[in-house]
Amino acid sequence: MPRRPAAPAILPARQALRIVTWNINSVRLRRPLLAELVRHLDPHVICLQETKCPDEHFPLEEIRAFGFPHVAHRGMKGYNGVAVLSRLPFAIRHDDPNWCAKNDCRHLGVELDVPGGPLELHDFYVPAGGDEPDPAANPKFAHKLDFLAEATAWMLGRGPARRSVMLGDLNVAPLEHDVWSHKALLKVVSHTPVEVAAMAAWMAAGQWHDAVRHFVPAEEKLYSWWSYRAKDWEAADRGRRLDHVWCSQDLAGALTRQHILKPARGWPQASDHVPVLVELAL
DNA sequence: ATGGTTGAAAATCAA
Repeated sequence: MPRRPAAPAILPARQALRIVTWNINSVRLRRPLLAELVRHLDPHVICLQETKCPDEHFPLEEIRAFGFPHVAHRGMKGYNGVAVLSRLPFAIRHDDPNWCAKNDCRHLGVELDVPGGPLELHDFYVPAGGDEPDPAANPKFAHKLDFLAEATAWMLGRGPARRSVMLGDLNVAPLEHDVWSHKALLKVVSHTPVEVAAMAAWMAAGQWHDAVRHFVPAEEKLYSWWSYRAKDWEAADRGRRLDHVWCSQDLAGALTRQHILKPARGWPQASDHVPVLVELAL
């Protein structure tokens, strides 16, 4: 096995910071793929969603052994769950909102210790919203819209984001070419106009910048998720871009790279989402 | 075309 020396605890001056978001769909089942992710992308920080792991069962020591001594996790039995794995020290933010008063482990905020001062980092797992895009008929869709509205109001109240990164499985594909067929998905949860508008309002509330589309023209197809239900996900290529990385305007000039690790969808026992990397020269 | 697959859990439920 190839070996690489562990990254230093402090990010060296002028080394770009690599941050990954990944809906891992069970952190316990996919621990080996986490090591594979590290081998391919060598990130300093990994933000996970859908860990599906109560805190008392989180595989902490194994993950530390992958080279991530600093770990925060917020999990529950069966569903949801987020985690931040880091080579660099961070402080957990404890006063972020309890979204929709549900205590359902969909958000973890940290202050990352990087050169030039702390970087605020928010890891989100937005409700998927069920199948029927009607909040009156489908409580899950109502929850999704409520969640998006609360997050928007919170960010409006805080003012424009500064020195911040906002990422995660946001479960909305906002642009026409964030889905395989804009027309076919207009009434499919994740791409309905009401969700797209809600996401646009959220982005505008913090004056966030799309750090991935920064590098990829809006006219180009770009996905981070492919359904398990396709016979051949790669041949059909009916994907959606549900996973996002946003940065505050003051960091837009620091963006140096994005990478969506599409081959991860073909790994054995893959998640239906693939890791998304953004690199910032802070 | 309303299917199809996966994970955690043990009823199915959520995605």
